[in-house]
Amino acid sequence: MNTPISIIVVEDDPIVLHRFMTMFTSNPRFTLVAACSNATTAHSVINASHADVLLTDLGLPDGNGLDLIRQCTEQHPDTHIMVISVFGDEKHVITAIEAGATGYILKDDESMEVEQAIVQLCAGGSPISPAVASHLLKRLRPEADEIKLTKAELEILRFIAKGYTAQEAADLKHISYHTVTSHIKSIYRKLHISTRAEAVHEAVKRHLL
Amino acid sequence: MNTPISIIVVEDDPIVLHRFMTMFTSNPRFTLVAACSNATTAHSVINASHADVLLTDLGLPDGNGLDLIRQCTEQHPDTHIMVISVFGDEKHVITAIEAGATGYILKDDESMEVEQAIVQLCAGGSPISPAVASHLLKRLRPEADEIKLTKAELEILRFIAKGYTAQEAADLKHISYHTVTSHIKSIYRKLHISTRAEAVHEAVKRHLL
DNA sequence: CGGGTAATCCCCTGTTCTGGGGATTAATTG
DNA sequence: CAATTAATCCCCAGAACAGGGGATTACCCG
Repeated sequence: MNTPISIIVVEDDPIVLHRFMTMFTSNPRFTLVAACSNATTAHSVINASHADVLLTDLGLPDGNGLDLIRQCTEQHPDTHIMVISVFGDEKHVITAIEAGATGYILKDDESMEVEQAIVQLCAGGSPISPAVASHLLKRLRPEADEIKLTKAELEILRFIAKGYTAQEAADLKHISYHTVTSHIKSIYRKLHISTRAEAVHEAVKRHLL
Repeated sequence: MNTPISIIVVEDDPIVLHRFMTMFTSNPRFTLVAACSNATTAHSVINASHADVLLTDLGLPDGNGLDLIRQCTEQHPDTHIMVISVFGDEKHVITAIEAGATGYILKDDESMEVEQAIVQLCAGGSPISPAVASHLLKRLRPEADEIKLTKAELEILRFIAKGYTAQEAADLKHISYHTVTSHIKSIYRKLHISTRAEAVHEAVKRHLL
């Protein structure tokens, strides 16, 4: 509450940039470390200085906002990164998050207040526009591709994933070696595959493990 | 905009429930289909009727809110499910999302407006409290585990995960069969494992794939 | 009650892995 | 520059796997 939150802003649109500058210079809770309007400048600013928050656009004229995020994540792991963009599509969103952003607000999202979002960001939260968050949820709960393995098959699959041989799994489950291989063959049939590694891969993808 | 959003509310706290009832009966944009104060009633309501939105608590006196979500997801796949809970921990959050919730607001989150969130929910968005969203991000971008596989090893690993044999991978990469098996042996050494299935399993766990 | 399916068991044959051993040639890095 | 590591190549033997066949028992659902 006492020490102000220091911020670096990167935004190519002069009008929006000006809005941010006003926002962060007129409010005593914030300190504006730098305001950049292109990627090149931003790269050197991030290189030379440190801030609590990097607030950045994704579409820069002379480079990619993602690279800024990657650079910042690497050089200043403790800086919170907030994306403010017009892009709400899955590709942009996922890439930005994977690059290290922990906040993502759409420019046309009326429901989010930037100042408040930044405070939440510094408190460890992740302010995300609803339209953006839906992409993340999709990733977490990808459609159950409704191929069902039986209980026995799943158990065998778990043994396989742990590296047990068919014989070892058989011993552990006190069933015949032939039963185990038989289950494995069923798994192959159901998942349209033909190796153990592939089985584990598919099972993970389909959230069966 | 014209047709009101129909809602089923499940909430055991009478005061909060009353607040919701007022909220949805006094606003013409919403229609309150039902308001339940326990899981049992809610189960039969969901069974018998349909709504655009299920707004539910997680901590019910006579059952689990998660089961409500699961039931609703199954019986009414087109109903949007919003969780309003005091629980913001990872376990509750992830389970609820995986069960089918597409919105998750913390009860003490001042920054979210329930009415607005529900509208966004119906528009395909996912209103999520920042503190909750941070758990989701963690899932998507968990820390890179320190064991490093080389580029060549990773490539081979990807082939293995897809079910290719060493010979096939060798042909595709135009290198010797021996090189491929050699890389595989390195992978085994680094990950302390001994089968392909295990390699895929570990690689997924460590987010190398 | 009959059909479907899960779970269990068995055989056979050719292919592929696993896990030892070694070697050479770049790069990288202290 | 010396040491290390990556990336490439090679050999071998025994173990495990893939994929084909068939079989029995038991349970659930309509």
